Amino acid sequence: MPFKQQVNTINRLLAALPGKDRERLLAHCELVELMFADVIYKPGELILHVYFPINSSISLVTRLEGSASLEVGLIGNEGMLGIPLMLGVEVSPFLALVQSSGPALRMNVASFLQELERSAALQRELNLYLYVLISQLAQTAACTRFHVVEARLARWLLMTQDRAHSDTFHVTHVFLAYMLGVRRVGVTKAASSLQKQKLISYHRGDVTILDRDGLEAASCRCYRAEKETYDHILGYKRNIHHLEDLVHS
Amino acid sequence: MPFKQQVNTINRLLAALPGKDRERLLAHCELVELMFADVIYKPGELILHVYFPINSSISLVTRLEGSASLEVGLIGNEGMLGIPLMLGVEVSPFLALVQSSGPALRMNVASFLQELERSAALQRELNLYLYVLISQLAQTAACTRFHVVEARLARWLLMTQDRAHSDTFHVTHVFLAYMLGVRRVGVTKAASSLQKQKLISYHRGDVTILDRDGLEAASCRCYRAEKETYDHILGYKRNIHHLEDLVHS
DNA sequence: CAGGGTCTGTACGCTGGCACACCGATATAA
DNA sequence: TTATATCGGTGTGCCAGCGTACAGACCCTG
Repeated sequence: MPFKQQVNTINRLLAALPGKDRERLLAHCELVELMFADVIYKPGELILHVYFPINSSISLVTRLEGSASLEVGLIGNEGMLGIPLMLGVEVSPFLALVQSSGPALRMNVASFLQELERSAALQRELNLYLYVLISQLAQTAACTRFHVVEARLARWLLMTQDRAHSDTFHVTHVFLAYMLGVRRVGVTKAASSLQKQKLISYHRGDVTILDRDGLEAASCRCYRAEKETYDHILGYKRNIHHLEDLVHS
Repeated sequence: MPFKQQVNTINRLLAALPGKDRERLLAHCELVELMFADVIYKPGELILHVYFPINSSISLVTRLEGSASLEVGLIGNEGMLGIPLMLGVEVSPFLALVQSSGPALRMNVASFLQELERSAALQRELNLYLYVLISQLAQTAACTRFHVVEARLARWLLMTQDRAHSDTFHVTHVFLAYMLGVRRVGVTKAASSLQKQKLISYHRGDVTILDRDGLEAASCRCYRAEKETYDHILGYKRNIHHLEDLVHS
């Protein structure tokens, strides 16, 4: 059976840092509460803070002309919002909005850049995370192209559950339509199908995951694929050491 | 009227480096000729070399179960193939294959990592390029979702022309179908429509761009958007200096 | 110059998602 | 309690792209 509610989860990216680096970083952070649907970055606008989600998650959304929009990435406690800064760019290419309310650590740009310069460990962690994020972008692109709404919805629910660390969360069909880049009606159809199969239940925006395994079966392979990339890259740290050996040989 | 054939174009990423850094890099490079449809990286496999395309271009392709595949990125002389290495990962998340035959500079992994460590300028350039690449991934994801095949094809042709630096190049409908993630028949329809409009002409894989402006009008806004991102980020170097000021203030 | 491979064009039925529209149920606040 | 807004369900007609199949045009090689 799935987890019910794990409180006090820490941000895993920070957790992977050596004690000293982490403490220095935390000293610059403030704890904030992210609220559902808050817009954190707008595309093309200046980034003022980076965020390390704890029990919250943030969507990266691309908007096109008209009302078309599509979620291209999802950031939870495995990562950080504000990647452009580490690439020397101070504007966000995406719309970033809160998808699951909850706590996050926040840090201003100057402090972040300062600490990034000092901490090789943070650089390494962020680099690996960026690799994972890029993989996620590509996977999402292909998934969006080839898989039907029901499977994509199932995947989305699983990914969100992983990041919200809870069996229940709040999200309406309209919001889902926005994320998946389909009509609200399309979400309604897919969602009621999943509900009929007793994989989820929902009522006016309160979604409960009833059967995680069943949901995984209903989802496309993309969910598994992404999880495996994550575990492979961020789980073991072999890559870097190997590469460092290469440099000095 | 568009360019006909600019030979001897250099890789722009390398061109942007200070003389000394560039020379050191070039000393480690060998000139190779990339052939159409050559597979350079397979997903999950070890990266052995990085590539700086000159008059050639390389597609980044995501494959899903079955025969589904989709181009998610395109690298020409504005960039480099082998980004994962700078993130501390030695395997490619994508299939990388040659899309326009032509010359490229190639460098082995160890040399690249060594030079990357030594050259702050290279780091900066690659960081900015990575930002552009990420934007491209996201734009492509949304474009693929919302735009019709004909517009996407037009965009693809424009992007390829930019990178091949020539009005004509070789590409069959089958190959295009693979890149755009649609059936071959879909490409045939879209292509013959573009041909009827006298925007392109083709015969057994030899495509000629007849009317660039018309093609831009037939394409989706994504082409322009991407170009603007590129110019904005890689054209002016304001971003970094600004950020560096911030760090030391 | 015959034969086999490659490239392109066309046809047909199918379906997932679209646009638009409307309605009932539920929550919240006056 | 009633007004109002939000949320979810249904229905109809439409279309882009799908799967599949076949055929003509072109090219190279034996």
